[in-house]
Amino acid sequence: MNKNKNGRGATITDVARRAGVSIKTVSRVMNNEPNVKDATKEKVQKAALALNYEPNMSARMLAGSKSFSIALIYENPHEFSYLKRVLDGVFDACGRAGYSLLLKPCLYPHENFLNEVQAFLKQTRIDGLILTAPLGDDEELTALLEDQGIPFALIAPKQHKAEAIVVKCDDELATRTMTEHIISLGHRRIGFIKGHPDHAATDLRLSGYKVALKQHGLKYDAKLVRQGYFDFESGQSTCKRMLNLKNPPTAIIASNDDMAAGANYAARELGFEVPADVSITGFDDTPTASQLWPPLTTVKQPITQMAEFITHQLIAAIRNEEPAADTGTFQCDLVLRSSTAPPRD
Amino acid sequence: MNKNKNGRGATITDVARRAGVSIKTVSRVMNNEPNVKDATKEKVQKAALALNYEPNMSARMLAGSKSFSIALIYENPHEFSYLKRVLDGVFDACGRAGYSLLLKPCLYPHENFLNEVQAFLKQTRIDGLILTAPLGDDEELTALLEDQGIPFALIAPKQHKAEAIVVKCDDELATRTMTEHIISLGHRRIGFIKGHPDHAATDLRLSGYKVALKQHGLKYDAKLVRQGYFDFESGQSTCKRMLNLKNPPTAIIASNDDMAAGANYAARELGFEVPADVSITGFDDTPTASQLWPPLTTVKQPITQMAEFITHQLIAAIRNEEPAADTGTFQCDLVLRSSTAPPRD
DNA sequence: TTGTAGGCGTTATCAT
DNA sequence: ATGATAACGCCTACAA
Repeated sequence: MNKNKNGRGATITDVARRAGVSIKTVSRVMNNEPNVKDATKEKVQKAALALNYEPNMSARMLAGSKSFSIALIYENPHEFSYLKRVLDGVFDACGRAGYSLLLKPCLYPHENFLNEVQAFLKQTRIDGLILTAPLGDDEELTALLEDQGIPFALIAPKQHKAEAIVVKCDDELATRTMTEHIISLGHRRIGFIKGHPDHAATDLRLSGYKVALKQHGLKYDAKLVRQGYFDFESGQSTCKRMLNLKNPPTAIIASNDDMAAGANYAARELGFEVPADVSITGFDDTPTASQLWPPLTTVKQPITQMAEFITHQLIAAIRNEEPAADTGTFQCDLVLRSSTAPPRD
Repeated sequence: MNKNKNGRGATITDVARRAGVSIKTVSRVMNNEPNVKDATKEKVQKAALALNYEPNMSARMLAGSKSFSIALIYENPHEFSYLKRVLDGVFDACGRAGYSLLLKPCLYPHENFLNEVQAFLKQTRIDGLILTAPLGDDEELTALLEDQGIPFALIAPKQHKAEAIVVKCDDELATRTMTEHIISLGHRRIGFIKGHPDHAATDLRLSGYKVALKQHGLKYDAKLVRQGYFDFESGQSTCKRMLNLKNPPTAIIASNDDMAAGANYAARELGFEVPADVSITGFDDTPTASQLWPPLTTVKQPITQMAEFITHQLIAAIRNEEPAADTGTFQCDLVLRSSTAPPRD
């Protein structure tokens, strides 16, 4: 093995000695700085490779006050499948860029939220931050970050400054398309379960539903639109109330899969058959959506891709590279399965 | 604000100056070292608080070569609900001890696995590692860690050295209890879907099933025992094959909830009613288990507690504290829901 | 019980 | 284009 004096890995000094240059030159090469002769660069790289040299993060951080790590802050959810797909994308982008990822689950809203984040920032001294919905809309938080000069990126915020790093998908279009699909099957009384009021997606999806109704000459009926919270239980209870109406809907569009699963469960409890008596649709295409009986018609967001994209953007910003001119808006796809069918009559 | 020369947080020097002592004394106080007069200690603490001082991790790490962070390595699964509960426990314990957590998802098995881990260790220089099943049984990996002197902890390994830090639950007892419950309902032909062969739980759960059969005078029938892989699809396919037998089982015990969900789906596809025609049980009590129709009878492991426990043990080991004498074996509970009932005949 | 000196492995500054 | 040297903030060893 290539052990040396300190018993651990090789240091910049070892590489410098081996390459016959000064440590500063090694540093330059490692950081891709300009003004190094190609020949010198090669010598250094060869030496580094031979010694299996890997820069010491702590030293780097101490001297340069960069940490080469970012964090993802999220509201710790009951259902993790959305976040899992976010993580897949973020890890991927981080790995490629040589960044580490720290996770920071939070209770939100919570009186101590801001303090916790502040302590976290101080402890870890990360270079940047990704805020998942609805944290990206917390103005105290974003103000704090701006104040401290910490770059951050937002996943699906309600609103944001023009220069913010943001990714979202076209929730309105996706829900409009879904609603149109349901209408095209022949449904006329279509229920809608809204998402959590704090999330940007909630209004957008509702709007897509409304637009589709309007375009097809169907009138909006407030009794068929209920407030949910993106969880199973709210899907279950709101669906129950709608199906107990004198004139129940023949289809219910839920703003995500968890609520759709709850709606499906409620329908069963009330003796409704899905989709024969009532069609049900979700949003997200979680694993559960395809494993439920009947499997759910839903909308698939390219969540992993979106997460990868925004992570890439954030790291570029941290490095002061100019951001790719790409737009941060992604399109969704309808996934047609067996929870939808024409109405019985 | 309390900014000082470097524009960032206060340093140990600032605190020392303010408290009228040397930096070493501050260091002692911050690290809870002995031999500090109580009065001095108080002075220092007061100064630190006033300055909102937080030790700089990088400097600490560089000088002391501890990182105050641990990592959790896991095989990136399709279904994340088990891991989510692990994370909840690990984060909790880390937070309390002032440790950060890094996550390292892996492809496993994979030719490049060991190299990736090695690179990760070098990059992050974490103080310890938690290995989820089945990574804890990779002898190359554990050898590597021992060689580098990195403490590690194992969640549900097949086997381990006596001094290893380990947590597991009584899989055999839980499955035996579940099987006995099924027998007590009157079932005599009971199918079993095994888990992934690499996981320790797989053999233990099978063994629990066998023991229960034997104790109740039922003979083991190899046609009723199928190999699964802890995922939905394998539950679905194995269940299909069993229900297509001339003499199908009236109950099927799956080694986890994902496979039980697959079995439930397969039963429906073949026109079997659950639980009227066939009872189905799972293991883990994932969110899906209670949201499926019918909701699944299953086994609840105290996963979060277990994770918290082992994290605590690991951190104690890192600090060279003597480990709590607690045993690392936890008990599980049966959760009775509607996917089980007496057989029709 | 407390303090001083030296070093951890980088990056930054300023020469050359 | 390259190098010497001083930070960075803390800990360890040793002294007092």
